[in-house]
Parts: sequence; C-alpha cells; structure tokens
Amino acid sequence: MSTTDSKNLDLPKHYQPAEVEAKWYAAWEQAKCFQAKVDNAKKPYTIVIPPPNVTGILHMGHALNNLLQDILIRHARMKGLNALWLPGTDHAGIATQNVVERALQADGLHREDIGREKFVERVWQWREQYGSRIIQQLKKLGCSCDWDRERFTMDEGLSAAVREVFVKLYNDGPIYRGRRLINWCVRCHTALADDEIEHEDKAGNLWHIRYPVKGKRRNLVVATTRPETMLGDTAVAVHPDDDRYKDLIGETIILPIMDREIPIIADEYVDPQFGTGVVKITPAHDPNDYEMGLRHDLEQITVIGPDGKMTEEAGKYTGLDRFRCRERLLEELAEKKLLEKTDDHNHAVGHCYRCNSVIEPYLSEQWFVKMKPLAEKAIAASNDGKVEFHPPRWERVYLSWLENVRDWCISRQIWWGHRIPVWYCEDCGEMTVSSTDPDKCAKCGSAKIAQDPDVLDTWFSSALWPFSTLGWPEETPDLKYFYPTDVLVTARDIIYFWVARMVMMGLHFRGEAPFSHVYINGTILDENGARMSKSRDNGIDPIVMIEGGKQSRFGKEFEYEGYGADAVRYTLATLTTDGQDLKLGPQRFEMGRNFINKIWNASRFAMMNLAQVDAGAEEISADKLLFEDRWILSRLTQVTGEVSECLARYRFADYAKAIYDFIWGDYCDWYLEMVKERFREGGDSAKTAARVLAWALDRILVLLHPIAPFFTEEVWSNLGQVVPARGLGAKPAAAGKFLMLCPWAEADETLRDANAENSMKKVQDVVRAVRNIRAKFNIPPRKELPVLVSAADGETATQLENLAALIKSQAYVVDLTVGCNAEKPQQSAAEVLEGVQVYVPLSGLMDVEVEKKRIAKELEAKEKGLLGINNKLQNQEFIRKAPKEIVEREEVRKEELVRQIRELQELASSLDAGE
RNA sequence: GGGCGUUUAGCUCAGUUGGCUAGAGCGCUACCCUUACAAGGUAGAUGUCGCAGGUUCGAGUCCUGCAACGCCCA
Repeated sequence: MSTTDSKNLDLPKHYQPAEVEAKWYAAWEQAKCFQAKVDNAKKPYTIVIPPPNVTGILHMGHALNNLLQDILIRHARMKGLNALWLPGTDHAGIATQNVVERALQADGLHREDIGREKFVERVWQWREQYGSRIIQQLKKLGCSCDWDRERFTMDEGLSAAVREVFVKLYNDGPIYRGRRLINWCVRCHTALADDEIEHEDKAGNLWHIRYPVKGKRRNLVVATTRPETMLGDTAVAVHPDDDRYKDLIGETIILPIMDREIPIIADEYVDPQFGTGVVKITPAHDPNDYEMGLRHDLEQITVIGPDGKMTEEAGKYTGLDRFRCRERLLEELAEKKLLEKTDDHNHAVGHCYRCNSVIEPYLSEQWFVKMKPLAEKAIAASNDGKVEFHPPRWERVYLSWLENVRDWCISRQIWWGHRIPVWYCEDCGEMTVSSTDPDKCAKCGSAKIAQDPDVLDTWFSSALWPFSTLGWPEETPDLKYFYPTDVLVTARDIIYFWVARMVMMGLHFRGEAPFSHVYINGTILDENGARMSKSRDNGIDPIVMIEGGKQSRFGKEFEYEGYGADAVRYTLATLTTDGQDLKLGPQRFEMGRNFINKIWNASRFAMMNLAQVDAGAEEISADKLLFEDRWILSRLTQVTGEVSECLARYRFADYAKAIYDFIWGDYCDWYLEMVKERFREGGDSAKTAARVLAWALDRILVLLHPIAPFFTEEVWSNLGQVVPARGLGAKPAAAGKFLMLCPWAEADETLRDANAENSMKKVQDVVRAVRNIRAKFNIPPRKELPVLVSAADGETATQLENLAALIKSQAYVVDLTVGCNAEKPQQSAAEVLEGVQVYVPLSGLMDVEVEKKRIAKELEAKEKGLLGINNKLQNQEFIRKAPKEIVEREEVRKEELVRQIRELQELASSLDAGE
C-alpha cells in the first residue's frame, strides 16, 4: 500500500466502522456539536423526539424513526439553521409499573406488600438503572440529539406542566369527574382510554338464551356473545317496529337464574336483523347497553368486579372468575333447557394494549377530558394548513379520529405516574384542585384532606411534550425561541394517541400548533411481510446489525457480522419511500455496507493520488478544466440540487438514490477512471484533476453526511490531512474541523455544462460499444484494439475527435480513427449508436455468424421501434393534438432510427458479401 | 360493516403534472483477482405494469368495476 512520508495514508481496503463510530460520537459530544442555544441572529429548526418508553429497547422501528429525524436535523444544522433535536423518554405508566411488578413478583412480593411510597421508589431505582438503555442505543445509531436537554416526562418541570394543565382544564371546564362505563383491564387493574384498546377478531359464539315472559307461556330468545353478563341484565330490548315483538313491549321478563323481573323495552338502536332481534341489556357491562340504559333510566348492576371475578350481585356465581362463570352458566342454562342454540360467531374483542388481556367494560368513578371543543381547534389547524401531513393521506386518519372522538378517560388506577392534583376533604367532601400541594381544604379549611390516589394517563403528559420540554409553564427564552417546532416524525399507530393530542394541547395552551409538519414513517416488516414482534420472533435488532453479534430469529440463533451504523442508516433510508411499509431481512444491509465501502475505496484512491500531487492554491479557471472535469462538476451541480430538493420534500429514498448514482455511476465509474492517466502523467493537468477530485469528494461527503455521519466525518478528517483547503477558487477555503458543522452544499449553477454532459454520453456510448464487442467475441479486456468511429455528421466527428484520447484510455484502444460517414473496414464487428457507428476490425477473431445474428437482432428491435413511431406520426389526431415538442421529438427519433436501420442493413449485406 | 393502502423483472422496490423504447438493488449468466474497491469490474438475459372495461392522439400513470393481500376504525 502506498504511503507518503509526511502523510499517513495506510488505510485498510475495507472500511472498518467500529472504532470510527465510537471515536467520532465521543468527539462530537465532547465538542458540544449537538448543542443548540438560543440565538436570535439564527433561525431555529426544532424537532422533539417522540419519547421512547423508558422500558424500551431500540427496535428497527425506532431506528428508522430516529434515523429520519437525524437526517433532517443534520441537514438543517448544515444549512445554518439553529437546529435543536430535543430528546427524552416517557415514563410509560402501565408498562413500567408492570416491569417493576414483575421484578417484585420474583421476590414473591406484590406492590401492596411494600406500599405506594416504597413501590414508586423502586420504580425510580429501576429507571436509574435501566432507563437510559435506549438513549445509549440512539447514540450508537448516530443520533445528534442535544443530550444536555434530555427530558423525562416525570421530571420536575414536566410534572409541573402536567399539574398546570390539569388545573387549567379543570377550571376552564374540559376536565370533569364522573361515574361512567370505562374500559377496564383486570390484569393491570386500571381504566384505559378508548384508543388503548386493541380490537381483535375472535372466533366466538352467539348463544341464544330463552328468557321467559312474565305471565305468558312465551319465551323471548336473546342472542348474546357474553352470556355471563346476563346476571346484570336490567332490561330486554326490541326494535319498536318489529312486528314479532311489538305486543310484548311494556311486559316484563323473569330473568333466568337471578329470578329478577326486568322490563321489555323498545329502542331504535336494536337491529332486528341481528340474532333474534331481541337484545339483553346490561348497562354496567356494555357501552351500547350503557347508553340505552341512560335513555331508559335503567338500573346499572355490576356483576363483574375489577378483579375479573363475579361480584356479590352475581348470586351463586359470586367469586367465580368471569370466564369460568361463563362455562358454568352455560351448563346451567343447558340443564334448564334455556339454551336454545349455540352459533359460531366471529366478533371483535377488546384487549389491553399493554398486557393483551380481555378488556372489561366497567362502571366507575373516573376523570375525563371533554374532547369536542379541543378537537375542533385541532381539526381547524389541519384544515387551515397549519399542520401538514406527509404523505398527505394521513391527515384523513387524524381528522376522522378527531371528528369522532369521545371523552378521554385520563385517570389510571396505578401508582407510577403523575398523581392527579385533586384533594378530597374528609369534613366537607369538597374537592381542592391545585397545582401546588395544598395543606387544607379550599372550601372549609379543614386539614383532613387526602389526594386522589389515581395517576394520569401517560399520554396526558406526552401531549404537552413539545412545550413542557422547553420549560413551559415558565415563559422561558427557549420556549419563545424554539416553539413551535418544525416537524414531527412518527409512526402512524400513534396519530391518535399522541399527534392529535399534542396539537390540541399546543393550540389550547400556546395558541399555536406544536409543529407545522408531521412525517409519518412506514412500518418495518420482516422478510415475509409480517410485523416484527416478540411473539413472532422475527425482529431484527438494529444494534446487532450495527455491531454484529448473535440474534435469535424464528427460533434459531444467528450470528451476524456488523454492518456499521452508516450502512444500516443508508439501507433504511433507501427503503423509505413515501411512508410506505418496508420489508426487511438482515441481508438487506449488505447494500448499505457495499455502498459505504465503495466510497471508502474511492476516497482512498483519491487520497493516495492527492498525496503525491501539489494541487496548488491558484484559481482553477474554466480554461484549465478538461472536458471530464467540466462534466463531473456539472453532474455534481445537478445532484446537489436534487439532494436538497429531495430533503425538502421528505423524499428520503430519492435522496439516497441520487447520491448513490452520482458517486457510483459517475464519480467512481467514469471520473476516477479518467483521471488515473492524468495522475500518471503529472503536470498541470494532474494538478487540475487533483483540485476537482478533492472538491467533488468534499461535496460528496457534505451531501452524504446526514445519512452516513460517521463514515463521512472519518473520510473528511482523513482528507483534511492531505488537502486541508478545498474549492476551485483562488485561496480555497480551509475545511472545517467537523464535517457535521460545515455549511451545506449549494448548487453552483455556473458549473452546469450541457455540452460536457452531452459529449460524455457520446464517450460512454462508444466505450461501451467497444467493450460490448469484446465481450461478444471473447476478446480479453486488456487486449488493445484498433477502432474506427464513423460519425453521421461533421459536428459529431469533430466532437469525437476531441474526445479521442479519453475513448482510447477507457476502452483500451490503440488506434482510434474518427471519420465522417467512413467506410466499414473489412472483417470488422460493428455497433450502430445514436449518430455514430463503431467498427472494430477483427480479422480472424470474429465469428461472422455471431455478428450476423447480432445485427439481425438489432435490426429487428429498431424496426419495431420505427413501426411504433410511424404509427404515431401517421396518425393525424396525434399530429394535431399532441404538444408540438412531443411531435418534434418523435420526428427526430424517427430520422435517427431510419438512419440506424439503414446502417444496420448495410452492415448485414456487407457481412453477407463476406466483407 | 366503513375507510385506507398495496398489486410493476425470480426477490425487494422506484416510476412525482399522462409522452415509457418501463428503471434500480439483490439474485442469475459469461468473462475478469486490471496497481481504489472480488463488499469489486465488464458485458448480458429477464416484464401481456393484478384482471375487465372506459377516457385520451397517447395510460404503469386518470376514471369505473372486480379480485387478492395488508392495515386501521366500528
């Protein structure tokens, strides 16, 4: 390997991500590169992280979500914006409590055994010990969050915000307390909000049960999916217009087993088509029945308790588990011949999103937020374009939720979370609602007050995240400067939970939506298209992909080599197309690794050469630039514009692809190859090449940095040793210390050169034609060949003559003759290209039959093409209605095709003549 | 039941305001360890763009219907 005396360039042939990543992350952190400070001279650009759950470990979805935020924030920072990415975690009330409870259980303890205070202490300990795991993992991914500002929803400031909001919303009206039917998780032992319920279609049954009508020899048959709730029935309902039952309205039923007399009522809600058209009404255990119960003033009898066991209201079934009760009850009904039939029936069953146990509708005293007025503002914000979704279709998901939202149950019967700031007076029974802990009742002054034992839904505090993290309720400079934020990047399953609620709270408390853009990233699926989950054992650990290691998947243990963070990032970015879901197998990361390695070697090549050349510091004026220099600079300009455009439109895959095509397809495949000869020869041309080579690499690193921060920083630093100053002008600018803080690349339109791009296409055509002929006739790539290029016109001929040297070096041609409409040399293979024929004399080497076939095939394809064009051009409608430039383009194409067909025909006949 | 999305090469996916002779990566075939890179190079093969209609000079792209798969809501 070549090394120079002063500059150590002993770089490995393969990029080694591991040390590089650790080194640069530490350097950035130490230099406070991620830190954002209020600076009124600069425009802020703010992203708040969707706070991962403290109990969480980084999964692929997190990796993708945070990668996209990092791309945006790094780009913004380089563009000179004051970029703040504010990180943190949320306290995940139920999930965290569950984790700690499980730990207690291992010691044979229940939280009740140690009491609330001790339990909460244990949770804090747990968080100290494990709560930063996901944060460490985000660092491995390369996330450039301002860690000095890391927040936690249970922090003092954020807790103060929660109390402030609660008190204000209570005083303003939206928060109220009431006895309602809520969703109850019997395992987590708490109320849940409507959207915390996951509905799953289950194969169940529809049981038809006979209910005897009082005083008549007649039964009404009710159909139910939940027979055990019949113990709490307080009515039976039919549709008022249902002729089958009209006469029974107002009569009563003797409820079997309980022997309770309940009315037969009429309600429009009953669907006569469903089941028997008779429904049992259990107001305390079904949301629809609850509503109906209110309409008809029915009694609410709770027969299933908070522990999932039958209550004392359940008669002889008291104390039995709800599922066991169902079995026994059905047995009893069957014995009594009250079970008419059992149908199979699929229906949606609500499950707890945290523990997956079956949700029980349960009547209890809870705190609620009245959503309508808040939701209306959030709907308006989106309709007015204040909040924009990407891709836009997600707006409808957001709107439909807001439009149909019901009141939000915010109290949770758990211990870990923000305790509800309400105190009840033992003496007068009044509530004191206060943002600070009171010592006496606000009404009667009694000191005998006790705080509400419940805590608030975690999403209540998450909803405040965009401003509570910036210091609210204090009017801090941070808040004034960084709020509202610019973009929220999140997953679609959280649009209701979080996005909509943040918008509502932001509007209500700040008068401004918390962000103007919402980017919804796709869901990561496994290689079979299934969601990644523990139960499927199909997850791919992003950290294993980065660092390598063992991972169990589909019940087997796999050992993976690490691909490096940049390769993982690059791969995910290329797969991020417009919010679509992405299927992912571990091997997909090879693509990113190969690409990173390719640039690694390109820059290794560049630096080896740059180390040998004194590139000078004088201006590289236009006349010094060779054709290939002008071409690569023109392409660079184009790709620079494209990249910026893609980023502005959240087109991550296009961004990744644009830079890939430029680096691999232009810079590596052609420019580096063309420049080799110039370095070999040295002199002025080598100096110019060195300056262009270094400059283009410099720009590449800038453009790629948001996707591949570690790698680009490393190469930047290496390049800095060889070429401390960059640019094409006189006195090139010194490279910054950290690439991540360098100014973003702007497209320099003066470097656009359509002629160079057009000429390059000619060179590539001819070179590929020669290579193609080599391959067809098995001529070794290094065997030098004579070539005759015949141009269709004088202008093209001159153009090609000027490019002869390049064609020769790229195609291993010894003797290149360029002519205008030149004769085909005897015994030569040929390619007919746009405006040009390429002839390679191959006496003795050519298999004439092979060549004939090749020509015939080409001819066939071109004739087919011509036919299509002729069909168009002969169509008067096309000539009349198609835009002029389209018609012209077809005419030009036709002319060229006719020319090529003529050439091919001549070739064919010359071959037939044995020439 | 309502809504959304997807269907393009063997696989994974691009294809933005209709102009397409439909692209990329992986895989495949042949040749090449050429002094940046075999994690590479050169050349190549592969598509009734889910199906059926329609609009249009022109449809992968727009409209209607159908089918399959996936997701969300009830």
